Amino acid sequence: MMHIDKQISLIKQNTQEIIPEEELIRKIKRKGSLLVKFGVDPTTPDIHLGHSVILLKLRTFQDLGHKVVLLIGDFTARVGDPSGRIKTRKPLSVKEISLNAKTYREQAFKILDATKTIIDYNSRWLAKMSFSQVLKLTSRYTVARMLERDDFSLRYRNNISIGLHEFLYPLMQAYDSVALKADVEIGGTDQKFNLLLGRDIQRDYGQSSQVIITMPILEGLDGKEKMSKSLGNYIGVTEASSEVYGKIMSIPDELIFRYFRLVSVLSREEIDTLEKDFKEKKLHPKEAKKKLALEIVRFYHGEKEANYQDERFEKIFSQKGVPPEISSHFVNTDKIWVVELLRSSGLVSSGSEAKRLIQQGGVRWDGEKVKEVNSILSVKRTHTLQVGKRKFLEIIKK
RNA sequence: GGGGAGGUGCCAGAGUGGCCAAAUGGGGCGGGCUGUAAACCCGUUGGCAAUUGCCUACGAUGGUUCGAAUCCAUCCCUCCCCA
Repeated sequence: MMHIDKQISLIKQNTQEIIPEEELIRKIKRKGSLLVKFGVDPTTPDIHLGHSVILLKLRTFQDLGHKVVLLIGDFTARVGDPSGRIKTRKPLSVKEISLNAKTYREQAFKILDATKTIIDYNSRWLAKMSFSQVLKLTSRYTVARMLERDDFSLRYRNNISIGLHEFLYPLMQAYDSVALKADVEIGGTDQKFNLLLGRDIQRDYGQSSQVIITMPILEGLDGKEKMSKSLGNYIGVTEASSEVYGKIMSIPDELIFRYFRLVSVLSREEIDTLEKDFKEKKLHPKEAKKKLALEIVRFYHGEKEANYQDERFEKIFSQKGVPPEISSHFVNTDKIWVVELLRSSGLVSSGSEAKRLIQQGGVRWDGEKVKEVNSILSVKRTHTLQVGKRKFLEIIKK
Protein backbone atom coordinates (compact mmCIF):
# COMPACT_ATOMS: atom_id res chain seq x y z
CA MET A 1 0.00 0.00 0.00
CA MET A 2 1.10 3.47 -0.89
CA HIS A 3 2.46 5.65 1.86
CA ILE A 4 -0.26 7.40 3.76
CA ASP A 5 0.84 10.95 3.00
CA LYS A 6 0.96 10.21 -0.70
CA GLN A 7 -2.46 8.61 -0.50
CA ILE A 8 -3.99 11.55 1.27
CA SER A 9 -2.48 13.97 -1.18
CA LEU A 10 -3.96 12.06 -4.11
CA ILE A 11 -7.34 11.80 -2.44
CA LYS A 12 -7.34 15.43 -1.52
CA GLN A 13 -6.65 16.65 -5.03
CA ASN A 14 -9.53 18.71 -6.41
CA THR A 15 -11.80 17.99 -3.50
CA GLN A 16 -13.90 20.76 -2.09
CA GLU A 17 -13.93 19.54 1.48
CA ILE A 18 -12.99 16.54 3.54
CA ILE A 19 -14.78 16.45 6.86
CA PRO A 20 -12.89 15.73 9.00
CA GLU A 21 -9.57 15.15 7.31
CA GLU A 22 -7.78 13.84 10.41
CA GLU A 23 -10.38 11.15 10.73
CA LEU A 24 -9.72 10.00 7.18
CA ILE A 25 -6.08 9.58 8.05
CA ARG A 26 -6.98 7.72 11.24
CA LYS A 27 -9.34 5.41 9.43
CA ILE A 28 -6.82 4.54 6.77
CA LYS A 29 -4.20 3.87 9.39
CA ARG A 30 -6.53 1.68 11.36
CA LYS A 31 -8.27 -0.28 8.63
CA GLY A 32 -6.07 -0.01 5.60
CA SER A 33 -8.84 -0.55 3.12
CA LEU A 34 -11.91 1.63 3.47
CA LEU A 35 -15.44 1.26 2.24
CA VAL A 36 -16.27 4.26 0.11
CA LYS A 37 -19.92 4.85 -0.58
CA PHE A 38 -21.30 6.72 -3.53
CA GLY A 39 -25.04 6.90 -3.91
CA VAL A 40 -26.61 7.50 -7.27
CA ASP A 41 -30.11 8.37 -8.13
CA PRO A 42 -31.09 6.35 -11.13
CA THR A 43 -32.96 9.33 -12.50
CA THR A 44 -30.66 10.25 -15.34
CA PRO A 45 -29.73 7.28 -17.45
CA ASP A 46 -26.78 9.07 -18.98
CA ILE A 47 -23.56 9.79 -17.19
CA HIS A 48 -21.86 12.98 -18.21
CA LEU A 49 -18.59 14.68 -17.39
CA GLY A 50 -20.22 16.28 -14.37
CA HIS A 51 -20.71 12.86 -12.84
CA SER A 52 -17.24 11.86 -13.90
CA VAL A 53 -15.71 14.27 -11.41
CA ILE A 54 -16.83 12.03 -8.60
CA LEU A 55 -16.33 8.78 -10.46
CA LEU A 56 -12.72 9.71 -11.19
CA LYS A 57 -12.20 10.35 -7.53
CA LEU A 58 -13.67 6.96 -6.73
CA ARG A 59 -11.31 5.48 -9.25
CA THR A 60 -8.44 7.02 -7.32
CA PHE A 61 -9.71 5.30 -4.21
CA GLN A 62 -9.85 2.01 -6.04
CA ASP A 63 -6.35 2.44 -7.36
CA LEU A 64 -5.22 2.98 -3.80
CA GLY A 65 -6.77 -0.30 -2.75
CA HIS A 66 -10.05 0.84 -1.25
CA LYS A 67 -13.45 -0.64 -1.87
CA VAL A 68 -16.15 1.32 -3.63
CA VAL A 69 -19.83 0.72 -3.21
CA LEU A 70 -21.92 2.11 -5.99
CA LEU A 71 -25.24 2.36 -4.27
CA ILE A 72 -28.12 2.55 -6.65
CA GLY A 73 -30.88 4.50 -4.97
CA ASP A 74 -33.62 2.46 -6.49
CA PHE A 75 -35.80 3.02 -3.46
CA THR A 76 -34.95 6.65 -2.80
CA ALA A 77 -35.63 7.37 -6.46
CA ARG A 78 -39.26 6.99 -5.65
CA VAL A 79 -38.92 10.11 -3.57
CA GLY A 80 -36.34 12.07 -5.48
CA ASP A 81 -33.53 14.04 -3.92
CA PRO A 82 -34.71 17.53 -2.99
CA SER A 83 -31.14 18.84 -2.95
CA GLY A 84 -30.94 22.06 -4.88
CA ARG A 85 -34.40 21.63 -6.21
CA ILE A 86 -36.98 24.34 -6.39
CA LYS A 87 -39.73 21.89 -7.15
CA THR A 88 -40.74 18.47 -5.98
CA ARG A 89 -39.40 15.80 -8.27
CA LYS A 90 -41.82 13.61 -10.00
CA PRO A 91 -41.45 10.03 -8.91
CA LEU A 92 -40.12 7.46 -11.33
CA SER A 93 -41.80 4.23 -12.19
CA VAL A 94 -40.25 0.98 -11.08
CA LYS A 95 -39.52 0.11 -14.66
CA GLU A 96 -37.74 3.36 -15.41
CA ILE A 97 -35.66 2.95 -12.31
CA SER A 98 -34.39 -0.48 -13.18
CA LEU A 99 -33.65 0.52 -16.73
CA ASN A 100 -31.77 3.63 -15.65
CA ALA A 101 -29.84 1.71 -13.06
CA LYS A 102 -28.67 -0.73 -15.67
CA THR A 103 -27.49 2.02 -17.99
CA TYR A 104 -25.82 3.84 -15.15
CA ARG A 105 -23.89 0.78 -14.13
CA GLU A 106 -22.63 0.13 -17.62
CA GLN A 107 -21.56 3.70 -18.12
CA ALA A 108 -19.95 4.06 -14.72
CA PHE A 109 -17.59 1.23 -15.60
CA LYS A 110 -16.07 3.36 -18.29
CA ILE A 111 -14.40 5.05 -15.37
CA LEU A 112 -14.56 2.69 -12.43
CA ASP A 113 -12.75 -0.60 -12.09
CA ALA A 114 -15.54 -3.13 -12.24
CA THR A 115 -13.58 -5.72 -10.33
CA LYS A 116 -13.23 -3.40 -7.36
CA THR A 117 -16.77 -2.11 -7.32
CA ILE A 118 -19.63 -3.45 -5.28
CA ILE A 119 -23.06 -2.64 -6.59
CA ASP A 120 -25.88 -2.47 -4.12
CA TYR A 121 -29.45 -1.27 -4.07
CA ASN A 122 -31.00 0.57 -1.17
CA SER A 123 -34.39 -1.05 -1.67
CA ARG A 124 -32.67 -4.04 -0.10
CA TRP A 125 -33.11 -2.48 3.35
CA LEU A 126 -35.38 0.53 2.87
CA ALA A 127 -38.22 -1.37 1.27
CA LYS A 128 -38.48 -3.63 4.29
CA MET A 129 -38.41 -1.04 7.03
CA SER A 130 -41.41 -1.09 9.28
CA PHE A 131 -43.21 2.03 10.27
CA SER A 132 -41.76 1.85 13.73
CA GLN A 133 -38.28 1.69 12.29
CA VAL A 134 -39.11 4.68 10.19
CA LEU A 135 -40.28 6.50 13.29
CA LYS A 136 -37.09 5.66 15.07
CA LEU A 137 -35.15 7.14 12.19
CA THR A 138 -37.25 10.26 11.76
CA SER A 139 -37.22 11.07 15.45
CA ARG A 140 -33.50 11.71 15.16
CA TYR A 141 -34.04 14.93 13.36
CA THR A 142 -36.09 18.08 13.66
CA VAL A 143 -38.10 20.18 11.27
CA ALA A 144 -36.13 23.27 12.20
CA ARG A 145 -32.88 21.59 11.26
CA MET A 146 -34.30 20.38 8.00
CA LEU A 147 -35.35 23.90 7.20
CA GLU A 148 -31.80 25.08 7.74
CA ARG A 149 -31.08 23.74 4.30
CA ASP A 150 -30.98 26.50 1.72
CA ASP A 151 -33.07 24.65 -0.80
CA PHE A 152 -35.84 23.90 1.66
CA SER A 153 -35.84 27.30 3.30
CA LEU A 154 -35.86 28.98 -0.08
CA ARG A 155 -38.85 26.98 -1.14
CA TYR A 156 -40.50 27.58 2.17
CA ARG A 157 -39.98 31.33 1.99
CA ASN A 158 -41.08 31.53 -1.61
CA ASN A 159 -44.25 29.66 -0.93
CA ILE A 160 -43.28 26.68 -3.02
CA SER A 161 -44.57 23.41 -1.75
CA ILE A 162 -42.39 20.94 0.09
CA GLY A 163 -43.69 17.40 0.27
CA LEU A 164 -43.38 15.80 3.67
CA HIS A 165 -41.76 12.81 2.06
CA GLU A 166 -39.00 15.06 0.82
CA PHE A 167 -37.94 15.56 4.39
CA LEU A 168 -37.43 11.84 4.54
CA TYR A 169 -35.00 11.71 1.69
CA PRO A 170 -31.89 12.87 3.53
CA LEU A 171 -32.73 10.48 6.34
CA MET A 172 -33.04 7.59 3.97
CA GLN A 173 -29.73 8.42 2.41
CA ALA A 174 -28.20 8.69 5.85
CA TYR A 175 -29.59 5.32 6.78
CA ASP A 176 -27.94 3.84 3.72
CA SER A 177 -24.64 4.66 5.33
CA VAL A 178 -25.74 2.78 8.42
CA ALA A 179 -26.77 -0.24 6.40
CA LEU A 180 -23.50 -0.27 4.51
CA LYS A 181 -21.32 0.73 7.47
CA ALA A 182 -19.65 3.22 5.20
CA ASP A 183 -16.26 4.65 6.14
CA VAL A 184 -16.38 7.39 3.58
CA GLU A 185 -19.17 8.92 1.56
CA ILE A 186 -18.49 11.06 -1.42
CA GLY A 187 -20.77 13.42 -3.28
CA GLY A 188 -21.04 16.80 -4.93
CA THR A 189 -20.97 19.93 -2.80
CA ASP A 190 -24.73 20.08 -3.19
CA GLN A 191 -24.84 16.86 -1.20
CA LYS A 192 -23.08 18.26 1.84
CA PHE A 193 -26.16 18.36 4.01
CA ASN A 194 -27.18 14.82 3.18
CA LEU A 195 -23.66 13.54 3.69
CA LEU A 196 -23.31 15.24 7.04
CA LEU A 197 -26.60 13.82 8.16
CA GLY A 198 -25.16 10.39 7.46
CA ARG A 199 -22.52 11.08 10.09
CA ASP A 200 -25.12 11.98 12.69
CA ILE A 201 -27.33 9.04 11.99
CA GLN A 202 -24.50 6.54 11.97
CA ARG A 203 -23.49 7.80 15.39
CA ASP A 204 -27.08 7.46 16.60
CA TYR A 205 -27.03 3.86 15.46
CA GLY A 206 -23.82 3.19 17.32
CA GLN A 207 -21.44 3.27 14.39
CA SER A 208 -18.39 5.37 13.83
CA SER A 209 -19.23 8.29 11.60
CA GLN A 210 -18.24 8.31 7.97
CA VAL A 211 -15.83 10.82 6.62
CA ILE A 212 -17.42 12.94 3.97
CA ILE A 213 -15.79 14.19 0.83
CA THR A 214 -17.41 16.77 -1.36
CA MET A 215 -16.38 17.37 -4.94
CA PRO A 216 -16.92 20.59 -6.89
CA ILE A 217 -19.88 20.79 -9.21
CA LEU A 218 -18.78 21.06 -12.79
CA GLU A 219 -20.19 23.88 -14.89
CA GLY A 220 -21.76 22.89 -18.18
CA LEU A 221 -21.04 24.07 -21.69
CA ASP A 222 -22.68 27.42 -21.03
CA GLY A 223 -20.18 28.08 -18.27
CA LYS A 224 -22.89 29.22 -15.93
CA GLU A 225 -25.21 26.47 -14.83
CA LYS A 226 -24.07 23.16 -13.48
CA MET A 227 -23.73 20.47 -16.07
CA SER A 228 -26.97 18.59 -16.36
CA LYS A 229 -28.86 16.67 -18.90
CA SER A 230 -32.04 18.60 -18.41
CA LEU A 231 -30.29 21.87 -19.10
CA GLY A 232 -28.79 20.41 -22.24
CA ASN A 233 -25.32 21.72 -21.42
CA TYR A 234 -23.66 18.39 -20.91
CA ILE A 235 -21.15 16.05 -22.49
CA GLY A 236 -22.15 12.44 -22.09
CA VAL A 237 -19.51 9.77 -21.61
CA THR A 238 -21.10 7.61 -24.27
CA GLU A 239 -21.48 10.35 -26.83
CA ALA A 240 -19.79 10.03 -30.18
CA SER A 241 -16.17 11.10 -30.13
CA SER A 242 -16.85 13.89 -32.60
CA GLU A 243 -19.51 15.30 -30.31
CA VAL A 244 -17.31 15.12 -27.26
CA TYR A 245 -14.49 16.83 -29.10
CA GLY A 246 -16.72 19.51 -30.54
CA LYS A 247 -18.48 20.23 -27.30
CA ILE A 248 -15.21 20.65 -25.45
CA MET A 249 -14.19 23.17 -28.08
CA SER A 250 -17.27 25.21 -27.30
CA ILE A 251 -16.71 25.67 -23.59
CA PRO A 252 -15.84 29.16 -22.37
CA ASP A 253 -12.12 29.82 -22.01
CA GLU A 254 -12.38 30.40 -18.30
CA LEU A 255 -13.34 26.79 -17.85
CA ILE A 256 -10.42 25.20 -19.69
CA PHE A 257 -8.27 24.47 -16.68
CA ARG A 258 -11.12 23.67 -14.41
CA TYR A 259 -12.03 20.96 -16.90
CA PHE A 260 -8.43 19.82 -17.11
CA ARG A 261 -8.32 19.38 -13.37
CA LEU A 262 -11.72 17.88 -12.80
CA VAL A 263 -12.38 15.67 -15.79
CA SER A 264 -9.06 14.79 -17.37
CA VAL A 265 -6.58 12.27 -16.06
CA LEU A 266 -3.50 14.36 -16.67
CA SER A 267 -1.30 14.72 -13.63
CA ARG A 268 -1.38 17.85 -11.59
CA GLU A 269 2.14 18.73 -12.72
CA GLU A 270 1.28 18.50 -16.39
CA ILE A 271 -1.77 20.67 -15.93
CA ASP A 272 0.14 23.24 -13.93
CA THR A 273 2.69 23.53 -16.71
CA LEU A 274 0.02 24.00 -19.33
CA GLU A 275 -1.71 26.60 -17.25
CA LYS A 276 1.49 28.50 -16.74
CA ASP A 277 2.06 28.64 -20.49
CA PHE A 278 -1.51 29.69 -20.98
CA LYS A 279 -1.23 32.53 -18.52
CA GLU A 280 2.02 33.68 -20.06
CA LYS A 281 0.31 33.61 -23.43
CA LYS A 282 2.66 30.98 -24.77
CA LEU A 283 -0.31 28.73 -25.31
CA HIS A 284 -3.26 29.99 -27.35
CA PRO A 285 -6.66 29.32 -25.77
CA LYS A 286 -7.74 27.38 -28.80
CA GLU A 287 -4.69 25.15 -28.59
CA ALA A 288 -5.22 24.61 -24.89
CA LYS A 289 -8.78 23.63 -25.58
CA LYS A 290 -7.76 21.29 -28.36
CA LYS A 291 -5.38 19.60 -26.00
CA LEU A 292 -8.19 19.22 -23.51
CA ALA A 293 -10.54 17.83 -26.14
CA LEU A 294 -7.86 15.40 -27.22
CA GLU A 295 -7.33 14.23 -23.66
CA ILE A 296 -10.98 13.68 -22.95
CA VAL A 297 -11.64 11.84 -26.19
CA ARG A 298 -8.55 9.75 -25.58
CA PHE A 299 -9.83 8.70 -22.19
CA TYR A 300 -13.23 7.61 -23.41
CA HIS A 301 -12.51 6.53 -26.98
CA GLY A 302 -8.81 5.75 -27.16
CA GLU A 303 -5.71 7.23 -28.67
CA LYS A 304 -6.48 6.56 -32.30
CA GLU A 305 -9.93 8.06 -32.21
CA ALA A 306 -8.66 11.10 -30.36
CA ASN A 307 -6.05 11.86 -32.99
CA TYR A 308 -8.58 11.31 -35.71
CA GLN A 309 -11.01 13.78 -34.17
CA ASP A 310 -8.24 16.25 -33.69
CA GLU A 311 -7.48 16.26 -37.39
CA ARG A 312 -11.09 16.19 -38.32
CA PHE A 313 -11.80 19.28 -36.31
CA GLU A 314 -9.12 21.24 -38.10
CA LYS A 315 -10.44 20.13 -41.41
CA ILE A 316 -14.05 21.04 -40.85
CA PHE A 317 -13.96 24.09 -38.73
CA SER A 318 -10.64 25.74 -39.22
CA GLN A 319 -10.76 25.10 -42.93
CA LYS A 320 -14.53 25.12 -43.24
CA GLY A 321 -14.66 21.78 -44.98
CA VAL A 322 -17.00 18.89 -44.69
CA PRO A 323 -16.39 16.07 -42.24
CA PRO A 324 -14.98 12.93 -43.86
CA GLU A 325 -17.64 10.65 -42.50
CA ILE A 326 -21.22 11.74 -42.12
CA SER A 327 -24.41 9.82 -41.99
CA SER A 328 -26.34 9.22 -45.18
CA HIS A 329 -29.84 9.70 -46.31
CA PHE A 330 -31.18 8.12 -49.45
CA VAL A 331 -33.68 9.61 -51.84
CA ASN A 332 -35.13 8.09 -54.95
CA THR A 333 -36.16 11.12 -56.97
CA ASP A 334 -34.20 13.43 -59.22
CA LYS A 335 -35.75 16.53 -57.87
CA ILE A 336 -36.82 17.37 -54.38
CA TRP A 337 -38.00 20.47 -52.58
CA VAL A 338 -35.40 21.62 -50.01
CA VAL A 339 -37.95 21.93 -47.26
CA GLU A 340 -39.21 18.46 -47.94
CA LEU A 341 -35.71 17.03 -47.89
CA LEU A 342 -34.79 18.79 -44.67
CA ARG A 343 -37.84 17.41 -43.02
CA SER A 344 -37.80 13.89 -44.36
CA SER A 345 -34.13 13.48 -43.54
CA GLY A 346 -34.80 14.46 -39.97
CA LEU A 347 -32.42 17.42 -39.96
CA VAL A 348 -35.27 19.64 -38.85
CA SER A 349 -38.46 18.77 -37.08
CA SER A 350 -40.94 20.84 -39.02
CA GLY A 351 -41.44 22.57 -42.33
CA SER A 352 -41.69 25.91 -40.64
CA GLU A 353 -38.35 25.42 -39.00
CA ALA A 354 -36.83 24.47 -42.34
CA LYS A 355 -38.16 27.62 -43.97
CA ARG A 356 -36.96 29.75 -41.13
CA LEU A 357 -33.47 28.33 -41.39
CA ILE A 358 -33.36 28.88 -45.13
CA GLN A 359 -34.50 32.45 -44.77
CA GLN A 360 -31.77 33.01 -42.24
CA GLY A 361 -29.13 31.56 -44.48
CA GLY A 362 -28.47 28.52 -42.37
CA VAL A 363 -28.87 25.85 -45.03
CA ARG A 364 -26.22 24.78 -47.52
CA TRP A 365 -26.41 22.36 -50.43
CA ASP A 366 -23.00 21.18 -51.59
CA GLY A 367 -21.54 24.12 -49.77
CA GLU A 368 -23.74 26.67 -51.51
CA LYS A 369 -26.16 28.66 -49.43
CA VAL A 370 -29.76 27.83 -50.30
CA LYS A 371 -31.39 31.19 -50.89
CA GLU A 372 -34.97 30.39 -51.77
CA VAL A 373 -37.49 28.60 -49.66
CA ASN A 374 -38.99 27.24 -52.85
CA SER A 375 -35.76 25.87 -54.21
CA ILE A 376 -35.96 22.50 -55.89
CA LEU A 377 -32.77 20.52 -55.58
CA SER A 378 -31.70 18.18 -58.28
CA VAL A 379 -30.21 15.03 -56.89
CA LYS A 380 -27.67 13.46 -59.20
CA ARG A 381 -25.39 11.24 -57.19
CA THR A 382 -24.12 12.27 -53.79
CA HIS A 383 -24.56 15.65 -52.23
CA THR A 384 -23.94 17.35 -48.92
CA LEU A 385 -26.71 19.00 -47.00
CA GLN A 386 -25.70 21.24 -44.13
CA VAL A 387 -27.78 22.92 -41.48
CA GLY A 388 -26.14 25.47 -39.28
CA LYS A 389 -22.47 25.00 -38.56
CA ARG A 390 -22.52 21.54 -37.19
CA LYS A 391 -25.13 19.40 -38.82
CA PHE A 392 -24.20 17.58 -41.98
CA LEU A 393 -25.92 14.91 -43.97
CA GLU A 394 -24.90 13.07 -47.08
CA ILE A 395 -27.74 12.85 -49.57
CA ILE A 396 -27.45 9.91 -51.90
CA LYS A 397 -29.51 9.14 -55.00
CA LYS A 398 -30.77 5.62 -54.83
C1' G B 1 -62.55 23.18 9.30
C1' G B 2 -63.08 28.81 7.92
C1' G B 3 -61.35 32.93 4.84
C1' G B 4 -58.26 34.78 0.77
C1' A B 5 -54.91 34.49 -3.70
C1' G B 6 -53.56 31.88 -7.89
C1' G B 7 -52.65 28.00 -12.10
C1' U B 8 -50.63 31.40 -19.31
C1' G B 9 -45.78 29.26 -24.40
C1' C B 10 -38.88 25.95 -22.62
C1' C B 11 -38.69 29.32 -18.02
C1' A B 12 -40.11 33.95 -15.70
C1' G B 13 -44.09 37.12 -16.42
C1' A B 14 -48.04 40.66 -18.94
C1' G B 15 -52.88 40.17 -20.77
C1' U B 16 -59.03 39.99 -17.65
C1' G B 17 -64.84 39.33 -23.97
C1' G B 18 -63.00 40.55 -30.25
C1' C B 19 -57.05 44.47 -32.51
C1' C B 20 -54.12 37.39 -28.88
C1' A B 21 -50.44 32.30 -31.66
C1' A B 22 -50.76 35.76 -26.97
C1' A B 23 -46.50 42.07 -24.66
C1' U B 24 -41.63 41.97 -22.28
C1' G B 25 -37.25 39.50 -20.37
C1' G B 26 -34.28 35.03 -20.09
C1' G B 27 -33.02 30.69 -22.66
C1' G B 28 -32.80 28.22 -27.49
C1' C B 29 -31.91 28.39 -32.72
C1' G B 30 -29.84 30.90 -37.32
C1' G B 31 -26.59 34.77 -39.33
C1' G B 32 -22.30 38.41 -38.70
C1' C B 33 -17.51 39.07 -36.08
C1' U B 34 -14.06 35.08 -34.18
C1' G B 35 -10.64 30.54 -32.03
C1' U B 36 -17.40 25.89 -32.81
C1' A B 37 -14.49 30.98 -26.54
C1' A B 38 -16.41 35.48 -24.32
C1' A B 39 -18.48 40.22 -25.45
C1' C B 40 -21.22 42.64 -29.17
C1' C B 41 -24.72 43.28 -33.48
C1' C B 42 -28.92 41.39 -36.56
C1' G B 43 -32.82 37.92 -37.24
C1' U B 44 -35.94 34.08 -35.36
C1' U B 45 -38.64 31.11 -31.67
C1' G B 46 -46.58 26.29 -32.14
C1' G B 47 -47.87 23.34 -36.59
C1' C B 48 -49.82 22.90 -41.67
C1' A B 49 -50.55 25.57 -46.02
C1' A B 50 -48.76 29.43 -48.22
C1' U B 51 -48.55 36.37 -49.48
C1' U B 52 -55.05 38.32 -46.07
C1' G B 53 -56.27 30.81 -44.76
C1' C B 54 -56.69 26.58 -41.47
C1' C B 55 -55.57 23.55 -37.04
C1' U B 56 -53.76 23.07 -32.05
C1' A B 57 -52.74 26.08 -27.53
C1' C B 58 -53.48 29.91 -21.90
C1' G B 59 -54.73 23.52 -15.16
C1' A B 60 -59.27 19.79 -16.60
C1' U B 61 -64.30 19.21 -18.16
C1' G B 62 -68.79 21.36 -19.44
C1' G B 63 -71.63 26.01 -20.33
C1' U B 64 -72.90 31.42 -21.75
C1' U B 65 -71.83 34.27 -26.34
C1' C B 66 -71.85 35.84 -33.22
C1' G B 67 -67.00 35.51 -30.62
C1' A B 68 -63.40 33.44 -24.45
C1' A B 69 -56.78 32.93 -22.12
C1' U B 70 -60.39 36.53 -20.52
C1' C B 71 -67.51 35.45 -18.07
C1' C B 72 -70.24 31.12 -15.37
C1' A B 73 -70.33 25.94 -13.14
C1' U B 74 -67.90 21.68 -11.44
C1' C B 75 -63.36 19.29 -10.61
C1' C B 76 -57.87 18.93 -9.90
C1' C B 77 -53.46 21.37 -8.07
C1' U B 78 -50.50 25.27 -5.40
C1' C B 79 -49.79 29.24 -1.92
C1' C B 80 -51.18 32.63 2.24
C1' C B 81 -53.94 33.84 6.84
C1' C B 82 -56.89 31.85 10.87
C1' A B 83 -58.25 27.26 13.73
